[in-house]
Amino acid sequence: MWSNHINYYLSMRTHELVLGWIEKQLSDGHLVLGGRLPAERALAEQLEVSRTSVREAIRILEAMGLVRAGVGSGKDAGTVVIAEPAMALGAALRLHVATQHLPVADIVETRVLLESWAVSRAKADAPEFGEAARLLDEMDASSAVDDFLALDVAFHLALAEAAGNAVVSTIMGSLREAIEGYAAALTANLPDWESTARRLRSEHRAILEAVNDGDGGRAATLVAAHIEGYYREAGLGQAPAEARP
Amino acid sequence: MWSNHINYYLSMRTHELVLGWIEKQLSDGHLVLGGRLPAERALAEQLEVSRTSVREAIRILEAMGLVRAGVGSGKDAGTVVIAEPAMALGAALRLHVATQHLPVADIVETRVLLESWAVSRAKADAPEFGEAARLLDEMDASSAVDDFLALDVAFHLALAEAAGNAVVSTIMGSLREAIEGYAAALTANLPDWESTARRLRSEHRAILEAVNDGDGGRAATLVAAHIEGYYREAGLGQAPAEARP
DNA sequence: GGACTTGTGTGGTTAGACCACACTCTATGC
DNA sequence: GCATAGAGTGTGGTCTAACCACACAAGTCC
Repeated sequence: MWSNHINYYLSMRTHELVLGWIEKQLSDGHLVLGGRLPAERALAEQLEVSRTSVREAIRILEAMGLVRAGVGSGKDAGTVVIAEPAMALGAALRLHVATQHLPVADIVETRVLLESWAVSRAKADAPEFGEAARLLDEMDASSAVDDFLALDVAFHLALAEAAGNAVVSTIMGSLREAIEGYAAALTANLPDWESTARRLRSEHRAILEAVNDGDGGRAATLVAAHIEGYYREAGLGQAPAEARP
Repeated sequence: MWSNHINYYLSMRTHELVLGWIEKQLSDGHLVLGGRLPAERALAEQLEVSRTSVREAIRILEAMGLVRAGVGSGKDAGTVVIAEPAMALGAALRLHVATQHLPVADIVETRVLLESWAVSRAKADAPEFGEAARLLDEMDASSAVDDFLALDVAFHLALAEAAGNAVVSTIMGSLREAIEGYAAALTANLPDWESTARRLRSEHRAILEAVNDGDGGRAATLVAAHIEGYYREAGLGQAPAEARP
């Protein structure tokens, strides 16, 4: 059509141009959470680029957890703006772990740091702790391993969210997701799941108790020991120091 | 060609299939850092998909900081595996900040947490501190604002890396990048840059001194005050609590 | 021997076509 | 009158085939 009038001298690839346009729409508030992007064909025509380039830009936004593409028409159709950074960051971290650039031990350590900070900083009357208590009751009633683990994820996420810092809870969620595959595979190898589950339950209760006492420091210590103990038992986070660059 | 024999029932999009193949190559060690992916056309033929789908997968990997695509032939040509999660995560965070889903204040708070943890945990004889000291000497000699800020970035990155946790330093880098645009714009508005620079210099020296004394706790306190003070002066991180969801 | 031309392989971009899907409208039959 | 089957419409998903810009390598001319 116009074959590189614009982006040739800027040495900017076409899909980056599209990306820039969309980012501007977001910054300016013309695109808001839950809103829909123009249809791919319409956007391509409007920006005078090919649909391919528009699609590449959308793939990138999708990978970042900023939009979700849905086929068909009506409710879930079209490309809509969402806000799910945790899943996106988690996938990215997972891939970097696969390249052995990010040691699993460092991820576990970071998780301990963030989660213990969250409980030590949160106020005891934060609503998330009520939710956390409810989840513990549910865990007492569930015997299946999968159910237990799903509730465990929700419990720890609730703790992370109690501090009221969206960035910390987002990163927590993505760290967890990045190593979930490793942890789940090893859970099956635990010597005695029942006794482990019993220990985890009591440790969870102790953490919440410390929080309710207003003793953030104790809560942080308990959380750190809880997480480190679990991964140690599962055989994770033992990467030798010489494996690092 | 074969129009959805495979991924129809798996409800998996074609580019995700490509993504999965590449991730497996990474996990299995068939693709290593610095290695090159097969050419797009070759990969498309090998996986029996269109080049379009291969390209969408590569765009995603590029957005995650896992590969870099280069045209031409020879040295920098082809799609090579890299490991630059910081830039990629930074871009993602920046976009989420644009949607106002991640408050700038939370990013600053997280940065304070990670960086103060890093200096408190690092050993005083970590080589990164030597590099940090060298950077400070360079800062003393530089008067231009841009040079000063670039060295400042390098200094703080060196502090973050001193703890030896790749995940923490990566996240630190991306947090910094996500708000760099905001901070840079406000720097020009500082009442008196010269006096600010003088203060920053002395605070930097004090931090390194605490580290050298082996007093990680004091270093952490100083780092926290240093960062918070800077952003407060620049007018960032003041988001009111009611702005949060 | 040096400067030029050609060849080759890479990613970058485009146009146009078709598919699967989910909804909406409209005729059809009772 | 109303319920249902069918056509219509708009969405993203995929594919093909072609061309461009680039960077290097090898041959070619002077």
